[in-house]
Amino acid sequence: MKFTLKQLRYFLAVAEYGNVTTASEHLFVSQPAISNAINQLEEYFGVQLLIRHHAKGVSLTQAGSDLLTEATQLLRHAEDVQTHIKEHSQSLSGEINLGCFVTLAPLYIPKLINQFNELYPDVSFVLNEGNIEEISQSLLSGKTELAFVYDLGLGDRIKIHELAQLTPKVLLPADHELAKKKSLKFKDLEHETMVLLDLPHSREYFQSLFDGHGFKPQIRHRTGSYELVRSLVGNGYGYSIVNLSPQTNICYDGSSIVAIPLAENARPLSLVVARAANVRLPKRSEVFLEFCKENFHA
Amino acid sequence: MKFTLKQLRYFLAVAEYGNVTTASEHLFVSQPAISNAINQLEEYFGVQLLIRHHAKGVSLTQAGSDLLTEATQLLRHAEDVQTHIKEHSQSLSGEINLGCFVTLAPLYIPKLINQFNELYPDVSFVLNEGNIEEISQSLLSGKTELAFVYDLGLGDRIKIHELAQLTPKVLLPADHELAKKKSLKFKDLEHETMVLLDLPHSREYFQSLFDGHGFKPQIRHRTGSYELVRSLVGNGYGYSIVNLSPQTNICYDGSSIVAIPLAENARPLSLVVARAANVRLPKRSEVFLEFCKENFHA
DNA sequence: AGATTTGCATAATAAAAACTTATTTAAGGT
DNA sequence: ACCTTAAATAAGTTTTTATTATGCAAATCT
Repeated sequence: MKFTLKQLRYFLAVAEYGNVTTASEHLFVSQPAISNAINQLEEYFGVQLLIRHHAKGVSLTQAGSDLLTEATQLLRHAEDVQTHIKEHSQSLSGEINLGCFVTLAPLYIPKLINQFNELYPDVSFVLNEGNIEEISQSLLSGKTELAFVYDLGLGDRIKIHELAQLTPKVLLPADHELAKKKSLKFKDLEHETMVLLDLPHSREYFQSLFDGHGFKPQIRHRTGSYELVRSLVGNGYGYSIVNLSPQTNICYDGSSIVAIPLAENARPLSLVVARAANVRLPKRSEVFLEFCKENFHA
Repeated sequence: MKFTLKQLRYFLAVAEYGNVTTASEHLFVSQPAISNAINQLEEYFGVQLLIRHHAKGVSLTQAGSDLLTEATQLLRHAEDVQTHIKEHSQSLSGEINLGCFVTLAPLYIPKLINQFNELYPDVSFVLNEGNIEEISQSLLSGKTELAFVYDLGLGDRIKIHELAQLTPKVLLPADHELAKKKSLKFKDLEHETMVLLDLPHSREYFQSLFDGHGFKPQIRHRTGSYELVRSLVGNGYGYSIVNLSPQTNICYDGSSIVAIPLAENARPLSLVVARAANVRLPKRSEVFLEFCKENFHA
């Protein structure tokens, strides 16, 4: 048997009032409840804690006043744990572990968390980039609480909040003959080669676009790197289809590209904030989620 | 409602094994017992602590790993309290609060506690001198655990262990004409004046000596100070009756006195170690009490 | 000194909490 | 799809804790 915090609370009250009955009244319990608790402490520690003066309350033995000191500290520690945990989850401070789909990260995250930090400067972010599979895992395992990701194959254990719908665009070298057109049809691309952004789920999404219009692309290169896709296109390896358009048309290697909307009514991709369905969010994450819903602009 | 240490212990085990069932087996309780405890913690803190992966155990949320840290510390603190209290009362170290009748203190205490400290160097003493009334109160209130005192009017709530019987002696100036005798009768003192050691209970004791032999002393001075009695006698103010005889015949003021046994069969005083009947002694005090019984020589 | 009051202990009982077994439900693996 | 793993839930039991009523020792009052 071990002692309990409640027993110590009872003992402290008795020590404070020097009187079991008075202590019991202050604690709103019966007098024998206190007597019992203290007997248990005495038995447990193998020490006499109180001297009972029949008509004049009780006083502490040496061991009793030792325990008084120790118990006071322990109970304060317990209080600290309580407030620490409660505050830490209820307060608008601490870290938010944020997942982010690789291609989305640089485009939206910096601005968004900067704006958020203007309102809540004590919240900091830990960013975890990854593909949809990895992000999904991180959410389910609790490694991240929220994630920016496309709504592609996330499964029903992940809840989503849509921020924007991103329509697919054709990426072409700036000097390509089709680059001047306002919009493009799949038919226009029939004889061109393609560079495919080859990531889990993205893959299948692009395929579904082509299938929906009976189009068969001539895929020349595949890569999982969004920036490499842009550079390949910029260097004339063909066109590509993407849903994101950075603010610049210059690729890392200096080549230029353009993004032209598809004339066809192609299924857009949903950009969402995702969270695990079975995880209750701490306050800061809840607030951040609301902030994203209200303040996100694609 | 507040959290309990047991709940934290359960939580710690779950965090350690990442698995409620495994934790329950290590703790020798059923799986629902653990589940329950953790639900209670979650409800109490208003935070989700675990993410349940139905067929793959559990993992900690951010708040969960916060609590892991805090709970570990708190439980260690609780362990410390336990060992501290237990050791402190069971071990042969710490302080003994020792009461001592004023006149006895300088004569016996220093030697005794020195000898005791040779065996148990980690025990220290806090000495409380006082008259019998005060010593009795200190024992009953728990201020002192043991006391050196005469067995005079201690009452039945104090238990005693006799160390020695001290027979009364006549104190005379060294140059007094009676000072050369081997022993004295009350009749020899008939025409002398007396200095009375006037302390609670001592008073009544001396009176009973005189009454027992139909003797009426001519009391010239009364004082509660033993040393003053000796000096008064040394300066020729009369004789006195005492039970203690220091190793020196020189008084504080340089005058000389002698102590001569009473020829009459006078009731001796019991020098005892006293303790409150209703107080269980800590180990160190018990050992010291035994030590006194065995090693005290008057 | 006897009577009254104060205040802790004890006993019997009631209430609440904790735990157990059995069953259900949700994932994961094959 | 089916089997396995593991947590949640439900129902019932045990254990713990608390309550009321009473006893008893010491202090205080008359």
